[in-house]
Amino acid sequence: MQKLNKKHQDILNAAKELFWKFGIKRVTIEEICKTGNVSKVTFYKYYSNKNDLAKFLMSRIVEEAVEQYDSIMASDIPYSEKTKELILLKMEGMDNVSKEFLADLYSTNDPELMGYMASLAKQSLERSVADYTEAQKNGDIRSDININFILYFLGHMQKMITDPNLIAMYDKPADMVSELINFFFYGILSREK
Amino acid sequence: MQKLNKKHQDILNAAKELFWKFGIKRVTIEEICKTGNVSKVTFYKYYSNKNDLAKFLMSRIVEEAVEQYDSIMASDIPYSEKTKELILLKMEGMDNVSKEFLADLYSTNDPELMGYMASLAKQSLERSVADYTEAQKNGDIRSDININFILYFLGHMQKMITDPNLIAMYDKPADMVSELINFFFYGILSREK
DNA sequence: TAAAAGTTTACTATATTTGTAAAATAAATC
DNA sequence: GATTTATTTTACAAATATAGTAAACTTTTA
Repeated sequence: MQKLNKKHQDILNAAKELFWKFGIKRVTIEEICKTGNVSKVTFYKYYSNKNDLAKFLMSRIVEEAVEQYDSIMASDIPYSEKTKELILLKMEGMDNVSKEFLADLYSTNDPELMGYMASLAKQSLERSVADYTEAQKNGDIRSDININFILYFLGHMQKMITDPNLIAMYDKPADMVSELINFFFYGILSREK
Repeated sequence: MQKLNKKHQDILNAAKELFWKFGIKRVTIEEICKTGNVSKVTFYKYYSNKNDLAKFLMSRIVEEAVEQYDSIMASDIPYSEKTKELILLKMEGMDNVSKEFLADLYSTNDPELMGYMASLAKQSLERSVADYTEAQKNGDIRSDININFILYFLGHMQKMITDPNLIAMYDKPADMVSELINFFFYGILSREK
């Protein structure tokens, strides 16, 4: 994926952070600029308005996620490792596009974009369900748990992992990640009881 | 706690829903009115502006949570049941005041309110930490889990439990709640392996 | 150091939001 | 069923916020 100009990337990062939380319409261009430490004039060098930016951001997210997914699947690591990597991918990728963001994006009524999004979402969901159903069949995952719940929960882990409040509880971010993964696999109960 | 006029309560519910998600400044009075099916004129019958409403909402939330907490603690049920009840309380109560809401509320710089909030938050946190540390000492909870992580995670369960997307995955909401609680205690792994 | 990229300030034009008034409906009460 | 009382609708003026552009200034980079 093409690397962007630094300031351009700053805008994109700021927009993502804000759009994810609040959707598009509740965020102003000036707010994006302030958050990204970019002047308004620079903003207008790259985009002619907010929706422009939103659409470009969306296409980037999707591109990125697909690239990563393919790279994990193509790699030659054992299945269990692949699962772990995919979990981490889900934590960072496009499963986490916020509801508000999508709602606002859809309300722009760009039919091309909407079709594109719908097909991608469907594809990715089906693939994940298949993966976890397989793991359940193999006895790796409790048989009494709803696969859709797992997918849903993974969506939430992203929010946690990027939350400064949670990060602050640990010496190293890695400790936090391993706590989350352990929790995901084992819950909170002691095993020897 | 005093029961409010129906329309008044509608305003409050709508405001809570929106403030929780977006904070105060990103929500308009008209939006609150639409969400609550209340006319703007009625709104101004009860509040003179948005901050007024926000402050009143906050005081209500706190009052409510304290009442419930006290009632659970005073009840004569076994400890394990109490824990479960407290978990459910946490899912609904003031631990879930959104970050955005608090940030906006604090930015109104009402010193009286701020002091009140700070002391309550501290009190409630200390109490919870004590409860879970106790459970850990008794061997009910894995000794290698960070208590603060548990508190943090409980905060997130509320968002899930009120999310229509998650609710839609189950026949009855109760199924969803029990799935969440099971997950909280056991994680996703099969126990017999 | 000259060109390119970015910022600051300032401003106009829109768009949004607030808050109120008056007339029209609906609900509750007597 | 007439009459308060509560609520909504419509409409609007005033205030506030946001968008977008221009020009002068500063920083970065080649």
